[in-house]
Amino acid sequence: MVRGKVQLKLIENPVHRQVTFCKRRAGLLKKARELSVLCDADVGIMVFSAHGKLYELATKGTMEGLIERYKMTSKEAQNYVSAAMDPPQDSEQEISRLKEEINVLQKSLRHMFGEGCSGHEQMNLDELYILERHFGIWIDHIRTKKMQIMFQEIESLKSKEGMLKATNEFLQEKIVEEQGAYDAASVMVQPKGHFEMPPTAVADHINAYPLTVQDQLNNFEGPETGFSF
Amino acid sequence: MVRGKVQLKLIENPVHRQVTFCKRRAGLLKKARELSVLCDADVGIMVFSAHGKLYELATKGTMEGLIERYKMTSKEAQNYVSAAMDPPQDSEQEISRLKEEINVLQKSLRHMFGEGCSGHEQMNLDELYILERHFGIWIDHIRTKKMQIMFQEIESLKSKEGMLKATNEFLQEKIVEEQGAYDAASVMVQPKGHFEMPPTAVADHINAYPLTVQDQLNNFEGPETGFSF
DNA sequence: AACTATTTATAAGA
DNA sequence: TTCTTATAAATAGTT
Repeated sequence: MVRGKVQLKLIENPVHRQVTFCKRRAGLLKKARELSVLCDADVGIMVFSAHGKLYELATKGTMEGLIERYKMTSKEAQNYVSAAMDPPQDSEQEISRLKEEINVLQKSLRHMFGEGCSGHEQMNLDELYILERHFGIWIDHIRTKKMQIMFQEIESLKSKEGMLKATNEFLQEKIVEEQGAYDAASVMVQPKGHFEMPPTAVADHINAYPLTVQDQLNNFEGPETGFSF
Repeated sequence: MVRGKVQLKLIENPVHRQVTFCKRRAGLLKKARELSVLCDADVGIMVFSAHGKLYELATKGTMEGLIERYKMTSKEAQNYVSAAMDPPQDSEQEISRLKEEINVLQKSLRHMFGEGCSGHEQMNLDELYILERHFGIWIDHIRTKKMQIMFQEIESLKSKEGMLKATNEFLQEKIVEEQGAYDAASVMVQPKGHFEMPPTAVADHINAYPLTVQDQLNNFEGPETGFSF
């Protein structure tokens, strides 16, 4: 019997987990069928068990049909590959090249799903070149993302610096006023600017050269960061 | 309040139907997320409302990734790309389709890698560094594998060369003998070495500097890969 | 959107 | 696995 609210985390006991998987999977598919009938909706469900076994449901037509419809409906996914390959050379050659590329990617995807990090025993030299090039592309993506994050960080710091400067000026003026009052009552006036912050090289650099992400990609690499990009 | 068992048929009242659609759709997706967490399963759901609007859920990676996995799992690792597309239709269309396929595969692979570090969309800087290092390791693996293949090729060529040289020497001696017999029967002796192979620069290089895989890793990578690391 | 009477799903035990 | 059953969760109709 149910003894309390179900904890939303992985069920540790493998037997319990397997039983629950069967029951809840059946429940999920039942709910999907009900939704489909009651509300005239079309539902496709794919469930991959932890060990990779596939369970599926398509309330209308086939799963392939729903997948096609999905791709039609959610037409995002623009070709960044095509951007890198502008010159449309020989079509036949291009097609066979792309097919080879797909083969390699499918193969490596299969390997990774199956075996993790050491599944390239059967690949030949050409395939390895293609794979290496793709990894390079991914690394570029990662680096771009890192630069975006750092750029945001820099913007944030600049903003904070501005606020701190403003606060500082305000305090400085206040102190000067007080000193003025004191000095008027006694002898001397302190020189203005005594409490002004020394300009930071970094801040000035940022203000002088507002950088794009790409600029930073090119310029910010250096030993002072401890990282290379 | 629920007044009796729900009839498993289309809800006639459009307002009721719409409300029920929203509620049950939310319930379905919740159940799917729970199944995913509790039982370590990966679930993808597509729901098309009666008017064609799409609602989706992918508990791991992207829907595209799950679709790819679905295709691989259900189609027994067959290459549906080359098999299903024998009639070469419109080239432009074909190329664009293949590029889209590559995009999807790349996306899947990227997500797979991401899961190694953290399964979420927004990765932080530390995770990105780890991911980048991961890719670097992979590229090293790939290069090592390439080097191994090339090294084997070289070894094979060296072996063949040795055999050819031996054969050559044998033939040469035989000819010299025959010539000697002929010359003895007639007038002159041909100078020795006439049939000796000219030494190949490549072979001598190989013999003079037997390369380790690591040596080759350092020496054989070049601009032909299009990437620097 | 919030409420609540019921139905439905399901966790644990048998 | 399947059945049972106590209990949690979902939800249909209402406000």
